[in-house]
Amino acid sequence: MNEKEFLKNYDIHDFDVPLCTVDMSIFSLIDGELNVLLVHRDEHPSKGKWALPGGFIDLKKDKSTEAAAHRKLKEKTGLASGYLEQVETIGSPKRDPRGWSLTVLYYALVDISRVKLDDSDKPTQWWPLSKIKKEKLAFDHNALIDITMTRLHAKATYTALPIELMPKEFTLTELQTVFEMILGRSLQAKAFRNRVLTAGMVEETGNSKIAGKRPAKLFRSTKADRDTYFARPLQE
Amino acid sequence: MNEKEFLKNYDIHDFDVPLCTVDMSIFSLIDGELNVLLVHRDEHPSKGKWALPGGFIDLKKDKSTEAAAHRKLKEKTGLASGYLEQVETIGSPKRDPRGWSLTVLYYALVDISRVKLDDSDKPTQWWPLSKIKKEKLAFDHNALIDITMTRLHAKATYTALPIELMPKEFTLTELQTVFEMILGRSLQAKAFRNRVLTAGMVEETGNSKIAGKRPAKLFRSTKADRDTYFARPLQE
DNA sequence: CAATTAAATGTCTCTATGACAATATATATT
DNA sequence: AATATATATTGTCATAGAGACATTTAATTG
Repeated sequence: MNEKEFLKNYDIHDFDVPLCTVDMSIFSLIDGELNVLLVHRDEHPSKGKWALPGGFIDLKKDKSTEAAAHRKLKEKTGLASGYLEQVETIGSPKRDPRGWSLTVLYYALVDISRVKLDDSDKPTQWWPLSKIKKEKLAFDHNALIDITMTRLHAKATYTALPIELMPKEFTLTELQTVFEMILGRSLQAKAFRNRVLTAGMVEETGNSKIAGKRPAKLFRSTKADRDTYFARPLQE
Repeated sequence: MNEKEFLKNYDIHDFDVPLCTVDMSIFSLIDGELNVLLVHRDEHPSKGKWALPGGFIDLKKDKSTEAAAHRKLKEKTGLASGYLEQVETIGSPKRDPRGWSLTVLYYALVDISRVKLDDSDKPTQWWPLSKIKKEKLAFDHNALIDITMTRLHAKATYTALPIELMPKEFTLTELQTVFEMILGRSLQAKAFRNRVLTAGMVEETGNSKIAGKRPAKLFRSTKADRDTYFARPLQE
């Protein structure tokens, strides 16, 4: 039997295969807090619970796993671009009542001012992390968010990735606050500014922002941040 | 319809699902060179080509994706433990002629002296990386190995992970050589030794090895290496 | 016993981070 | 208008780990 004949006889439906999905933690910054986009499930299983956006790979549309993730990001937020990264694939027989299931977990960081929520399909809502912690989400999605947070935390110690959450113009104090939020501890202003500036990850826009007292200079991302690493990670 | 009824009617065979596999790059150190374990394919597709060990998830046996990887490692090398890490999940409609397929890629680092190859199933062989580069492997497995090498390279700049490749006792010069091989460049002996020693990743065994000239002290892993990070990554 | 060679260490420079003090620039208050 | 106040921003110093390179140590070989 040659390969052509083999393929003709091959039918995946003859085998026991796992359920296979793509799920995504989409992070944004709203009122100084990290938010994650959740979708309300109006069908079984986990009906009535909130879940991460995601679902099955579309074998016709999706050209890759990442493309599937980009499609879902686009569907929910309207964003065709944006930072997207694969975190991990989690699979087990218990995480979905339908049977052995596996999900490829991604996360995205978006600038909330560019998002246009599409609520037409299913109710979609931004949830602050603090509120999520008290909520029992669908499937193992609480755990998935925890895994993503661990990754984001790690990344914030050696890259400037959190810049992706910022609007076009932002002050360094604002950026520092976001890092502090993700890291769960306070940072030294001088060290933080040196770090970000000498690495060339941000540049002044020339504008400034008067938030009350002394005006703060506004910066923009240089877009070097996605793949530029700090010379050294944060200590501790 | 309640969830119980829903699940009763649910049949995954009703849907178009991707092929789902686990593949693994198993690295070892043989005659001072990095080797990867390959399996000869005696069935379609990619019949006659060499491939990474891997295959379908066993929905009955495997309790998780990682358990599936551990099972395959055990089957091929006899090793029940050992360093194992998920790299990435790669999926696309083109990588397998049978259709949309997705593989969860793992890699393992093993001490060759502990391995007992099981050749009974399919012909299994260690291939030096240099030889693999000239060979057209099954599916996209050349690319999978490249992806793994990139990860291993990165890890070697900020962790002592390559220690997992070493035998029980080894000299620091030998260890340095392994790092140099993975990184593709030479390192400063003094800096390398300071790094590894101050981080507490290795400890003297008290023995020494006479390889010709001045005897070299032998060290063992303190097993802190798996999750201990160097204070700073290597420069450049 | 000198030459040789690999192992191991000494010493110096450099640089990014951390700690903390000091200064700058706006508004609010008197 | 001068002062208080709060946030933004910078100055200065200590520390530690990495890189560079020279030097010493301990074995074998002739």
